[in-house]
Amino acid sequence: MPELPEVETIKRDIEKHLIGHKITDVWYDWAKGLQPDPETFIKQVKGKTFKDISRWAKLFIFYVDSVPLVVHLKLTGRLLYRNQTDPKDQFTHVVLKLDRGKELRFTDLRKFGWLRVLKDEGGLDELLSEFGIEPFTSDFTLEKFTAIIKSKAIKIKPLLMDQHLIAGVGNIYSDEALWCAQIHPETPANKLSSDQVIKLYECIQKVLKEGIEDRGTSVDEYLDLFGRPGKHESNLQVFRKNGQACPRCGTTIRKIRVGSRGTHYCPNCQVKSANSCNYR
DNA sequence: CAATCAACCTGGGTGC
DNA sequence: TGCACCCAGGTTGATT
Repeated sequence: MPELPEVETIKRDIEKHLIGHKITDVWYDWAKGLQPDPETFIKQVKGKTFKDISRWAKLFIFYVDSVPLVVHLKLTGRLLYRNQTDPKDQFTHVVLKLDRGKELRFTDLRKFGWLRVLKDEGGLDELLSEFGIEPFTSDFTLEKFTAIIKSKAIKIKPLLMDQHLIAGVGNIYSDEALWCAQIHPETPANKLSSDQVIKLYECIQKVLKEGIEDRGTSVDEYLDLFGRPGKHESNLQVFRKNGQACPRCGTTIRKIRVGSRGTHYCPNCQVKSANSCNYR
């Protein structure tokens, strides 16, 4: 499942390899994936050139000439940079044929992802205004983070995953950040101590940074632009480690459901009130 | 405002 | 072997 580190990894590969390519043709077999509709999409991108790429939360923002093109991979989407002669990839639903014999394939087992052309800059501003503070920007200050946490009575894990509040954190990295900060995932956000908020603020950036350094986490479907898995799975501390020993204290990691999401935590290190487990 | 749940999808796993 | 069922989780939207 691509979250911020996975999207960032692909974005950096795109910067190096895809920019400058011209889109010569578009193939698709799944109309709902091309927005607002396939006809508009093709008309807007065909014959144009990839000029720029950025990332916001889990979104890719391309510019094909001056047209903003936004891509969301959701749970099982991939962007693959291939030679036109390469063997077919399973679950390919959109192909942007490029010059110099290359193509960009969008594959998606579950067809949740999408590619969308926007009318103009205004459309992009409107889309991005929906998102909360973005880690690794100057917007992500301890003050703003604290204000968000203190204003909500919801459980801390769903808060971290709410894109309208914090942008880019999903199921994997929220579990990892809460383990790092030794906070129980069901703690009401506004009940966290100031020390816990600071710790969590640091841990979010730490786990995302480590994820990027490892080129992402390949549990399930994630692969990079060249179809290679990330290396961060071996550095996960709790995610999908239920039944195994907590790397910090040895207690068996437990899996529960929080807000209908599978959630992994250490019942000894991560307690709802002040905890007794010494860090490292 | 917070919590829950269905919907969007389909492969993989389990149990009978 | 076949079949019914459940699970995975990003996001939206409806309902309690």
